[in-house]
Amino acid sequence: MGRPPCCDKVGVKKGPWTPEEDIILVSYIQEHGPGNWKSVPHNTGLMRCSKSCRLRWTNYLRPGIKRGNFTEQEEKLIIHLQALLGNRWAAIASYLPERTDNDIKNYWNTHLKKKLRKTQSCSELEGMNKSELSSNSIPCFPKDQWERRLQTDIHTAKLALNEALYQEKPIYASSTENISRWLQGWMKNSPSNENAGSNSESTRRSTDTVLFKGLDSVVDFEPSMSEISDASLFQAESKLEVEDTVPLVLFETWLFDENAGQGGAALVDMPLGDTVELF
DNA sequence: AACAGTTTCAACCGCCGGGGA
DNA sequence: CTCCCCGGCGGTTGAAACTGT
Repeated sequence: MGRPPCCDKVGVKKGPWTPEEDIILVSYIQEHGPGNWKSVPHNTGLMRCSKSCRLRWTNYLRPGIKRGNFTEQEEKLIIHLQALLGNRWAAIASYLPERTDNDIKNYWNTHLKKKLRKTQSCSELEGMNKSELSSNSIPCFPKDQWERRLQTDIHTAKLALNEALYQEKPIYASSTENISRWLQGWMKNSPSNENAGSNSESTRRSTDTVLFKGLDSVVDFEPSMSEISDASLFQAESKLEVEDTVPLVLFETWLFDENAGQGGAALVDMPLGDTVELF
């Protein structure tokens, strides 16, 4: 015999949800909160299995979900993250809190895949595994050459970071709060922080660049996306601790992987309570 | 208008991991 | 340690909507 079904199939309704069913589910969750899905069909009288209830809530009824009309910025972020994380849609969705993993997955499969095929050779993209991507598209030049490249290209990274940090233009939609919270910690720990919000302070600070330790992986954006594992910081001076309220921060910056002897622009995934270094 | 082919996306399926007994 | 249950995940399906002829 095969694997038993997740729930009793007899009398379980399948297919699209009706507005009446939605109302019942939403009312129940408003009263009891999401969770304990096993008990939901029994307590509500819905002829649906627990999984179906959970899916309907998380993918459709949950408040704060944005549907359709993906912005260009969201598209770019999904493409970056897909290259970084693979088809880990739930992980990708954590960077776009208003989107569900299912929505992102569908959008990827129906729109972005095709879009990418148009801009790049499809076979080139899909035929490569991650290690091939790493070895093929990270520009491999020696440290001195990389340092020269850093000097010219670091300016771009600084601009992106300063835009996010000082002009409150988040790189991903929900990051403003995180960044400002994170910045509070920075201001607290740094000298002469009275005028932290003023123009003069911003101007002074705009010369700083922020890099992150504890990287999961690093992505090179040029000429195509790929990974450097175990990337380490190339240059760093003063240190500060990230407040534990920051869930994940995503930045484009420039890093140097000392093990691989390579550098590249990076999409940085910063875990909880990690260390930020400034130089 | 009618039909066929294509696209979209909500929902399902089966697998997996975490946690409790 | 093992087993079982539950929730979460990614891949897939199929009905509905859309487009072309």
